[in-house]
Amino acid sequence: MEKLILIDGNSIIYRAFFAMPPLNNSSGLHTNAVYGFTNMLLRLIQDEKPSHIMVAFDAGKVTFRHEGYEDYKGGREKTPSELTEQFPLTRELLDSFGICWFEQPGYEADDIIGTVSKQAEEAGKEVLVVTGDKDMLQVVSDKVKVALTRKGISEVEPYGPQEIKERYGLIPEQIIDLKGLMGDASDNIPGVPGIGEKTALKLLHQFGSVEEVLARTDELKGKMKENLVQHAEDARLSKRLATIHREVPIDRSFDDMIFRGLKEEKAAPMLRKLEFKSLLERLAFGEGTEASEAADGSVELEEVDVTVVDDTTLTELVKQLPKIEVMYVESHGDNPHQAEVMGLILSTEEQHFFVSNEFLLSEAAKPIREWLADPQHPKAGYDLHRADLALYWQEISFAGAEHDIQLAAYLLDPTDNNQTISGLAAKYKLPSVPSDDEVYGKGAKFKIPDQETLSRHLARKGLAMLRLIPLQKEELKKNEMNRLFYELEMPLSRILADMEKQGIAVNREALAELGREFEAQIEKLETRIYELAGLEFNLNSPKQLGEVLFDKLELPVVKKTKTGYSTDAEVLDKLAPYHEIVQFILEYRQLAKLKSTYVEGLLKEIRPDTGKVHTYYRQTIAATGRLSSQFPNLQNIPIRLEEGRKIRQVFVPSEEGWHILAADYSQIELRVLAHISDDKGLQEAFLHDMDIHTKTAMDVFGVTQDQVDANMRRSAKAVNFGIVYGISDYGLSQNLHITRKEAAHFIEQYFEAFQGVRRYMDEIVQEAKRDGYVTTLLERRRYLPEINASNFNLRSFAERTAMNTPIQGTAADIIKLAMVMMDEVMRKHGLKSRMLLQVHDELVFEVPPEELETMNKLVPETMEKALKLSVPLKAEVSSGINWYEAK
DNA sequence: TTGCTCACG
DNA sequence: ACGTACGTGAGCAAG
Repeated sequence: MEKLILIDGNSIIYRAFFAMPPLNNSSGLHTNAVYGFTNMLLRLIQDEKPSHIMVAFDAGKVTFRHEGYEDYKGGREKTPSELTEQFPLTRELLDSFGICWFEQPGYEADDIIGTVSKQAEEAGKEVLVVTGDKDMLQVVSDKVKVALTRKGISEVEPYGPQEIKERYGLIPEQIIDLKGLMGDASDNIPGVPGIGEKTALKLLHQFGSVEEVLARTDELKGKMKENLVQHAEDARLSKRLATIHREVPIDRSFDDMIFRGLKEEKAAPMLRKLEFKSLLERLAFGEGTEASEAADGSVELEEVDVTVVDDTTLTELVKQLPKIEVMYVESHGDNPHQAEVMGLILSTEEQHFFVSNEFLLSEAAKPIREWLADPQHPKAGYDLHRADLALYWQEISFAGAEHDIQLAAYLLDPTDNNQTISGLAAKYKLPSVPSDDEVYGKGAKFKIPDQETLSRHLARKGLAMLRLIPLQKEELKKNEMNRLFYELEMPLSRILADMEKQGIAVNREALAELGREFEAQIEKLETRIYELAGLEFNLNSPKQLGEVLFDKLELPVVKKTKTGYSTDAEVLDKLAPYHEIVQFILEYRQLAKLKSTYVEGLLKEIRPDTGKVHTYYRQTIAATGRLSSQFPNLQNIPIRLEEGRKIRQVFVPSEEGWHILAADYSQIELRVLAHISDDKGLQEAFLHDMDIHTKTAMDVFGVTQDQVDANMRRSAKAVNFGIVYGISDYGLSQNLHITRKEAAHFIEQYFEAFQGVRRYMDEIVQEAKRDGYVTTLLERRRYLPEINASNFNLRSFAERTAMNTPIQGTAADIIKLAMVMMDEVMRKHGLKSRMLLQVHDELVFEVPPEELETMNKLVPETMEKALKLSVPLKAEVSSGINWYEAK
């Protein structure tokens, strides 16, 4: 069937402008909105494959709507000139793409789209309308879908009649009634005072239309009735204003809207003028790329040769083994401890060798396994950490990792969200590598392909890796990251794998018993809650819980989420005085979390063969340089509340009579801040090893140590947290439940007392604006492209990130250094103790009794000398028969 | 798959 | 136009 895409040009460009960071070409032309628009357009073309496209624009300032209502769209901010200049550019771009656009004085883009969609529907075409304006939902029908933009313009959410029904409980035509009642501040449409979306929907569900509501106000009561009677005319007017006019005179035919694909000779010069290099690349209009891509996005791939290793070709490989430059183990499954190895590729400049897992495990492949296990054979490849683990569980050793492409890519840009070989190949403009999803299918569709397809895919990866390595080496050097990469992250990668293979023992019976205790309490709470509510419902459903609390029990609504009432702990705390049910719900939540996540979740992760849990530390996820932990996450085991803290009792030594030893850094982030800000007061406090929150309270409130009460210390502690996070008065006010003004006052007092910190915060933001990135003490780098955004939120977020990342990231650098040093020192002393876990500022070991004394000294000493700062680092150690007791 | 909630540093 | 403290992962409900 023919498919027509109708785009509200004004709406999309407007949104793109605010969603995208500023961008201009070398002649100073602002291009961010055009860029966002073009990106979306190309994505739509690729995904929807339309036969027809038209883009509608608003023309002129005054429309027929102003005739009935002069204030229509009154009170709007003037459009910034940076945006205005991008409208003609967009039209020019559409011309160069051969895409039809249209505007009609006196009408808005809405009306044009309404008219064309109606005509198209009548002509039997399928229509997709793309806009950011919810009003448009009124034109939805079986044939016409409306895609609303979300999160700026990066995503769209398609609405058909069904989706509108689900979201609002209305038919599309009723959208105008909704608007009539609630109005629209952005268009200065008044609506009825006191009626928002919630009430409007309730009324429409009862009466069906604005007219019907107004005719039957006698069935209503109270303030709402008064408002409806008094503002009846406003409601009628608002409904008229919101109604899309579907009979606009339009001098374009469907034939004008036919889309025939991009023509390089027309589109490319325009894209070059705008300097949209990435789009030119994507469309393969430029030259120099070895793979050619057609305008519809399909890619023609280069051929690769690959030698499948079997009994006859093995000798050929064995001869080449010393010359292998890159390797890659393909495995399937998220958890590398349970991943299924699909095959191995070993590449030289001349040749790619594919080794199936079956062959790798066979007797004949012994030389390959020996090569993998030999640390004297240095290896480069992609995600060697995962390879190590996947091979380990099928009893193949791995050693000698020297350059991990994934890890290098992470250091070069930790926030790059496509650190796959395929993504990196595209980023560096190498011959393209199809994505794994394309080759294997994703989700339920995943399938291991035939050997030829698999080996060819892996050979392409091999080729890309060969090319990537020298490029990365050069960039690492340029960024002064050689030490960080070769002396910290690469060695750490092997240490993490060792810790993960070791795992930590879990007392299954004790855990199950805890689960039974939680369950008994949960059952009691459930009974009590259902009694108080007067009905049984799914307590785990925020939606149902919201209905019980706010509709049935009519508790005051404190906060809303996108989809309904918020019922989070903060809200429940506020509701506690109103109804005793609330306290029980809070307790239920706490215990339900413990049972499902920490008892049942953990039980599932215990490996039957080892009786341990083997977490997987991901070294390439966190933007700040921290590790993350999965399957299970052992970095968020409860500690703050006693009930949850008990979970730690089940983490035990794996050998009889051994001890669990835990050591954590004291105030590492504030110590790092004292160092990098060079704030004398803060440094002084740590040199004397003072209680930092008390010291902060003294300076902020201008009192002596004796005068600091618990409340002052608590506030000071919150301020210290805030400082580390990149403080905002709003954030602090939320945390301390004080007004924004009071929070701002606190912050000002803090900065008066710690002027070095103020200077640091100012300078780091300036640095980020100048360089586009911030760094840690070890030159770990994080780019902040939104630091110069005109959008306040985006910019503010980037500014707070600029303040926080060097602090959090340097702390991460330090504990990573400590881990590498600990590993080395334990080897040197020939200790049997084992490092098991890292929890951001804490290291956990299991220690035989005869080494306890040694480790009690060695661990904190090593941690404290990991990096020399202008203030001492302090680590506190403790041990016990399980993790709980090591406190 | 997305959104909510909540566990940790 | 839009909503916030920084950084994560997991379980559950519901689309």
